Amino acid sequence: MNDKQLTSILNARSVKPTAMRLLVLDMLAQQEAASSLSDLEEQFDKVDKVTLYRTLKTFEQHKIIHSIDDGTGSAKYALCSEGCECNPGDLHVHFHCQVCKRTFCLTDYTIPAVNLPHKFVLKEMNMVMKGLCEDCAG
Amino acid sequence: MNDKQLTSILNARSVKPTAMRLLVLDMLAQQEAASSLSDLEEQFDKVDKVTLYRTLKTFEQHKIIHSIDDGTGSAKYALCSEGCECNPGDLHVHFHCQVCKRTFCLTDYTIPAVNLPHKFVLKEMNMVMKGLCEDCAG
DNA sequence: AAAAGACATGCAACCGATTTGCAAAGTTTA
DNA sequence: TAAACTTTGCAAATCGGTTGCATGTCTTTT
Repeated sequence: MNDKQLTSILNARSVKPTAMRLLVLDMLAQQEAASSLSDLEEQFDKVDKVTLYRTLKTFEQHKIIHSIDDGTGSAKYALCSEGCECNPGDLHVHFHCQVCKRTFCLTDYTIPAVNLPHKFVLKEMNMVMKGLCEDCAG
Repeated sequence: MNDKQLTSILNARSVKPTAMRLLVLDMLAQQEAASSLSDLEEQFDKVDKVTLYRTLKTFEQHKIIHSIDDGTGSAKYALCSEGCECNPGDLHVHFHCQVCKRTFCLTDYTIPAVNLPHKFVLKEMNMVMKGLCEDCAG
């Protein structure tokens, strides 16, 4: 993705396109799997972890990325699809490979509806499947 | 539950019924919602956190309890149903209330099946719903 | 019963991920 | 340009989870 495209993603979400942010957004856009804070930190090797952290928080608040709790103890981040509002209906399943440790967004696999007990109100949902990804299943 | 019942649960899973373990198991059995390590620590007020931690680990390994990752950053624990083997088929949905912060096992709500992409192998699953529980929805 | 072994408990300290405080640098606005 | 605000960088705290190691307890063996 070129700078113009990246900038317009940020603008669309009212986030000022600073150099740092464009860099991080670009990096995220290149990833096949969701990235943790430390994944990103390693890839850049010159950026401050806290700045990275705050950049991700800003992105998350503005629904540029969503965070994924895959149960490994470190949050992963991945780009939201265009116009995503992170509502239960927008949510997809995530898959964590126990071998290569990568976590994928299965964007084509929406979380199936579950009836809740009477009176419970659903706001958010998280569904993570774990096992072997296609590369590791062989 | 009386001591005899508690002891037999432990024996059934080959865990030596020490005083500590009976105490913790009893406490867990009394809970309506899943408990974190610190929840339990507060309830007892005289036990060492590490001992509690190791007790829970032992219980978990022997499938007396299961741990729940509700996304809050602290693991919750709840009793397994009798004979539970913690296989994907045994799994139920969990619900975390964003108001009262309690996490419940919805044991009657099994996790719906999701087709995975070709070649992916499923080993484990986690599904957490978040929102308002019946008490907080009002 | 004494000694040996095995497991359980308690305390201190560490670890990794995340978060906060605060000062410095960069931008925007009056 | 100066004041006001935002972003960035570094240090350090917090928090949940975990390990090492000494001590205590219980069981088994001699």
